[in-house]
Amino acid sequence: MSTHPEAVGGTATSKARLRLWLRMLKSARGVEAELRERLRTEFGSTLPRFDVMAALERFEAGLKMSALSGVLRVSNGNVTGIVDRLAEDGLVVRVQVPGDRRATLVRLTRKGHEEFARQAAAHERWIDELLADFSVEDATALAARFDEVTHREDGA
Amino acid sequence: MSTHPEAVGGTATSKARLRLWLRMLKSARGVEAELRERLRTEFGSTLPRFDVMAALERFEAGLKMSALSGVLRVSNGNVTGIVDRLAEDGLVVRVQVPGDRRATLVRLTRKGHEEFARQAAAHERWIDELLADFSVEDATALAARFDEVTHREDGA
DNA sequence: CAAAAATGTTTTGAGCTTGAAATACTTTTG
DNA sequence: CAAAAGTATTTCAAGCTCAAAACATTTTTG
Repeated sequence: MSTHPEAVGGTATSKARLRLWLRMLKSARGVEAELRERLRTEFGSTLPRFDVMAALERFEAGLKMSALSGVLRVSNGNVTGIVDRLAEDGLVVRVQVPGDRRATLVRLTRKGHEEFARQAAAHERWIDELLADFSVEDATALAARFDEVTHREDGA
Repeated sequence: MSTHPEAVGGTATSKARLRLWLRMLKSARGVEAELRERLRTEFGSTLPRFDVMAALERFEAGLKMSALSGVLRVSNGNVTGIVDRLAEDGLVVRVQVPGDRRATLVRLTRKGHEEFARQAAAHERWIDELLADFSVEDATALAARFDEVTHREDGA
């Protein structure tokens, strides 16, 4: 028991960081909720589906399920269901990997490419609108800042 | 069809904002995943439960279900299940609102207060650690920045 | 005051998420 | 080469999430 204000509830520094975190979380959740809503109403899709398609767009040659879950940083079992549903809609295909009967490669179909292109363009416009408060300079500087944090957290 | 690089895939500005968003999302998700993991292993709890308890701690007099879902910005039905489980564990109670048989007030029990105090202290230490890259000045400035964004999104 | 509108909550159905267990196949090793 | 270890994926159970529908109760209004 000291007479310092930091004695209960952490230091002044930890308080400032906590405030930052709460604001950051609120912002991120707000933007995310808006994206989710627009994907739902305008494309009948979801953020996880969009994320999977974005990853597959980047890796034209296709990705193994495990690689996909690695890139997206979500659990293995999670990806199974999302890919199942994308496959039902004809947006992705599972291809057997020759020489390893355990693995399958997931790839965007032509329909998947086309659909993703439409969604990605809209997605970029939405972000431009939602983050309109940030100038190019601010955005660039801030992005660099976050990179540090990310690299700190995990061994990325 | 112009010869400008912006013709396909948005403007330079929208690209910078998109990059910012992707970094921001990655950081927030990284911190969130770490918090979730620690709440799970060290307290056998979850982030949504922590959020509900934090809201109830702030409103000592208790909150109606609808107020709770308003404060937390999650759907009504969502809160029902979380409160159900917190009640099973004896951390919150539902109290009938006199004069309105539709509504119930949710309040932390003494056990709930004590448990939340322990978790909140740990939570603050974790954030201090995870956001150690940000000085107090940076954190404060950045928090203010995010406030703008948040106020822009919704009419908060 | 009875019908209609509004308010407060829970239920429902579909999808996302995790960690852990189960399955299936491949590679290593004794 | 068979057992053991390792790798790739799916299944499972529990919980979170939403929007929409269902219920219950209160308030408003014709």
